[in-house]
Amino acid sequence: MLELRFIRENIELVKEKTARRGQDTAKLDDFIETDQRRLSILTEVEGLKNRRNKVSKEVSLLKQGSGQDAARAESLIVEMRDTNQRIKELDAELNLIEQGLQTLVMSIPNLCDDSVPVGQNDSDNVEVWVWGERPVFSFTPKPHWEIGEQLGILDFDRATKLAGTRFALLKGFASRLERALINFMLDLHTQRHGYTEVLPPFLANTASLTATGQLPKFADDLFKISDWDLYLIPTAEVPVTNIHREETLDERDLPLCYVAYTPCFRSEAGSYGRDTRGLIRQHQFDKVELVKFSTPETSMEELEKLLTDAEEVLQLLGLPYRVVTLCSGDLGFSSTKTYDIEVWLPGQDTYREISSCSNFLDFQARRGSIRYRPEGQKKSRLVHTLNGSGLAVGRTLLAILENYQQEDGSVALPEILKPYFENRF
RNA sequence: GGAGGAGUGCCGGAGCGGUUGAACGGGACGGUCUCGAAAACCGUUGUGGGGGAAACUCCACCCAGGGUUCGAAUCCCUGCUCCUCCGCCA
Repeated sequence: MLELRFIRENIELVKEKTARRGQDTAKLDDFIETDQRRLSILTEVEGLKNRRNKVSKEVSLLKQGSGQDAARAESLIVEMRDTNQRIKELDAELNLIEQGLQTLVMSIPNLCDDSVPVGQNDSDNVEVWVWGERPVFSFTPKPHWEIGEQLGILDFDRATKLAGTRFALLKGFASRLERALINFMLDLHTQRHGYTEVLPPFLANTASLTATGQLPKFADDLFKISDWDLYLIPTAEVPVTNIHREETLDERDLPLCYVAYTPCFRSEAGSYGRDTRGLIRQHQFDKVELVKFSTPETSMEELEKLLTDAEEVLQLLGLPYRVVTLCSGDLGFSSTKTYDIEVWLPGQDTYREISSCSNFLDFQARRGSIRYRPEGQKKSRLVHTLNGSGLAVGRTLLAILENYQQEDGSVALPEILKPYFENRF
């Protein structure tokens, strides 16, 4: 969410940046008018309330007197009945306008950073760098679903029986590998990158999802629990960022860095027919997520570090990847700048997203009222929030299947994971 | 699920319906004192919104949302959260 006053004073900039994302700016056109209307009513109603407060005090004093005073009090009380009627009307109108304004403001995306390339969609994303050597095979590499089904470790048919399409049943080595990857990632980020591990609830309420930006606009992407104010989390970003909602942090504690493993649940509405095979796009997947709270001055630096921390997972696993900067049209709603890490998948002869690292500036912090008190100052400021996958576990697993596949149909294990199999693999 | 109790500022804890944004205590911060520190003393200590160049000023907020009233932290409804007891349960 952007600050109301900021929008008022920078309406052209907001329009231009929203347009850069390829979003319709028509709704912004009547912002100024609505906002002015709001301010004029506000001024009037506050004046009346001021009068009411003063009269109340006067009545209070008059009531202690008698005779003439009592008569004077009576006439003031009568006057206030009318004033109150007017206040009620104005308040009601103000409420209506503010609701509309609120809905509008909540649906304005964050301003994209000036370093973000302008573009329409993912084909305009800009490659930043490429890491690793693509494996060379003496045979035609297979996609992971073929490898997994042949080894009997990925069972999509039975998963469909259990829950429907876009679910997977992992068995034996695959489930063991999934668990090993989670532990490996958590160990790396806690022991070498200094993150604090948390295990949050896997369901979140409306307030939490609103703070991080999934609601109100993207309700269709979520699984809602019927009869409860609860949704399955689409990412650990939601519960972890909300840890400090409505709190004022101490500058000494910043940046706060958390890492969390959670399953993630997404309805994938509107993606019918895309990535229907394999583990790429599931309703449920595991992810290890990195979340940071930083000062405004350091957030861009922290984004670079976050990216490096995520990249190291792939480097240690020996999986080739590239980093791209998302263009304005592909940028998420709440983000000002996002790097995607895309892992190489030889079975599909393509790069696929495996991590997304974003800086949200104070966009989420304002929605969730997450502040910090600068050292030695009394006024608090909004923090900056960031997050990134470190990494999407299911996609890491399938990347290992494809990159480490052998001619005999088996799959080798990355060296770094051997301790997680008691070196008995 | 049933029966009770409670929700006030950073914390503890007051608060007859009327100068209460909120006593008192503690903490924190600034200052005086000191070679330093402690103690003591003085002061400061919320958020959002409006106006103003600024000083400053106005409005709202005592869990949330409604209501009664000229006036509500104080009264009435509804919801939420927490605590205690019973039941059930990993």
